Amino acid sequence: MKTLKIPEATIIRLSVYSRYLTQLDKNGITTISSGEIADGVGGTPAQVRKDLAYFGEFGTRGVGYNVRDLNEQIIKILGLSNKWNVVIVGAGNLGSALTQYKGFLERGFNVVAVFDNDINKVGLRLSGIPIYPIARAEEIVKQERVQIGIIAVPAPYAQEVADTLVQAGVKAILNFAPRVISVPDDVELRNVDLAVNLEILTFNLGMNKK
Amino acid sequence: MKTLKIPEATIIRLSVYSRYLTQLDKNGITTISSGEIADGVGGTPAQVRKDLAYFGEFGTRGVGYNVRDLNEQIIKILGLSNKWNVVIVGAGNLGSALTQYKGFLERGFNVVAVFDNDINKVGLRLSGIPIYPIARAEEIVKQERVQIGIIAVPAPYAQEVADTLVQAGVKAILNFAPRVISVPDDVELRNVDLAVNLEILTFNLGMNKK
DNA sequence: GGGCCTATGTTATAATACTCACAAAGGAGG
DNA sequence: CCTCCTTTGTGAGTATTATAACATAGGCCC
Repeated sequence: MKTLKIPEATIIRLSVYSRYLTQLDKNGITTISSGEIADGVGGTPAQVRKDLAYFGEFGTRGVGYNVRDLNEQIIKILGLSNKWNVVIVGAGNLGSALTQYKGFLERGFNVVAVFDNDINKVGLRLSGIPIYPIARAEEIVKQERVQIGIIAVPAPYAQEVADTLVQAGVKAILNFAPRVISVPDDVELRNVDLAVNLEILTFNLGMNKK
Repeated sequence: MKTLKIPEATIIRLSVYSRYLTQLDKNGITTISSGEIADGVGGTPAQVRKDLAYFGEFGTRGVGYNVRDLNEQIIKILGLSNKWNVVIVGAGNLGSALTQYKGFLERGFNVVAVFDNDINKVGLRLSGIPIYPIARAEEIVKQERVQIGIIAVPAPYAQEVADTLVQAGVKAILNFAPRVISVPDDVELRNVDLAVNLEILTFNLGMNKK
C-alpha cells in the first residue's frame, strides 16, 4: 500500500464506486467485476482497477470483487469508517437546505450545529439542529469535536467566516460562497461554486453548437 | 483562435477569473496583470496567461489587461453573453434553495419554473417562481425556450427526471442527485455530488494526519 | 489434482495538463 | 525617435493522468 500521489479524480471516482456498491449491496448483489462497476458508473474497467490499485488488492482473479467487502475498504480509504461532526455557517436558503440534506448523514456526516447572526433565526432549529450565533462557534466546535465546517454565507462574508472557523479549530472547510478564500496550509479547503457548474455547461453548449 | 481541446480545469478557472474581475470592476480597478489575477484567485501568472491564450490575445504587453474588457471577453467565451433560462426539478430543501439562489441570476441564469409532483407544492411560488407538476415540463420548456435543467430530487427519481427533461428538449443537465444518470450524447451532463465533496476532504484529512 | 478459463493487478504506452523560461511587443521617458 | 523596461504570448520541457495490453493468480470442472 504505497501512498504516493493519489489523483483527486481517483478519489471522486472512489466515492462514486462506493455509492454504487452500497446500492448493489442493498439489492442483494454479492459479487461484481470491474467491468460491471464501470458500466454502472459510466467508466472503463481499466480505470476502476487502476483506481483501486493505488490502495491494495481487493479482488479475486477470475472472480471479481465482493461487493460488501470492497465497499467497506473504500469507505475506510475515504476516511468514513467513523462519523464526522460538521457545522454549517449560514442559515439562509442554501445553509438550511444543506443542514437538512439527508445525503450527508447517509455517508457518515453529522451536522451538529448551524451558525447565523440573524437574531430572528438564532434559537430556532432546522430539523432538530440548533442555530447559534457565530460568536459561539469556537465553543461548539471544541465541545462537539467538529473537524469540518461548511460555509454557506454571501460572498462578502466568506473570508471572515473562514477565519472564524479556522480560529475555532476546524481542520477542513467546504466553501459554497462564490469567492476565493484563503486558509492556513494545514486546513483542507474545497470550493463548490454552483454557478461555475452551470457555466461549464453553457461553455460546452457553445462549443458543440458549431 | 484555435479551438483545439480546452481542459475543463481551464474553464473552471476562467469562471473564477471572471468573478474576480467583476469584483475588481465594481471597485473601480481598470487594469490588472496576470500576476495580480493569479494572486487574487490563488494561481500562477503563467497559468492565467495560458488559460487565456487558448482563446486569443486580450492583453497589452508591458501593461496588462483591461479589467472590464477582459471580463467581457471571458463572459463571451463562457457563453454568458445572453441570459439562459433554467428549470429546476424538485421543490424540496435543495431545489427550493437553488431556486432562490441569487448567484445564478448574477451570472445570467434565470430560473423560470420549478417542477414537483407534491400536490401541496404545485401552484405555490418560490420567490415569485411558479411550481408546476412535472407533467407540464415539456410545455414549459418549449414555451420558455429552456435549455438547462437542474435535477434536485431524491436519487431514485433522478434517472426518470433526466429522461423527462431530455424528452422535453433540454440540452444540458446539472444533476445534484447522488446517482449516476445517463443521457444522450448530445445532452451535456454535469454532476454535483455534495457528499462527495465532503469525502474528498475527509480523505485528505486522513492522508495528512499520518 | 491438473489444466482451462476468467478477471485481476501491473507494466508500458499514449494523451493530457502544467511549469518554466524567453523572445516579442507595446509604452514611457529622455 | 530611439532605448529601456515591463508584461504578455508562446514553445519547449516536465509531470501527471488515462488507456491499453499482458502476464499472473485463483477457481472450477473433469
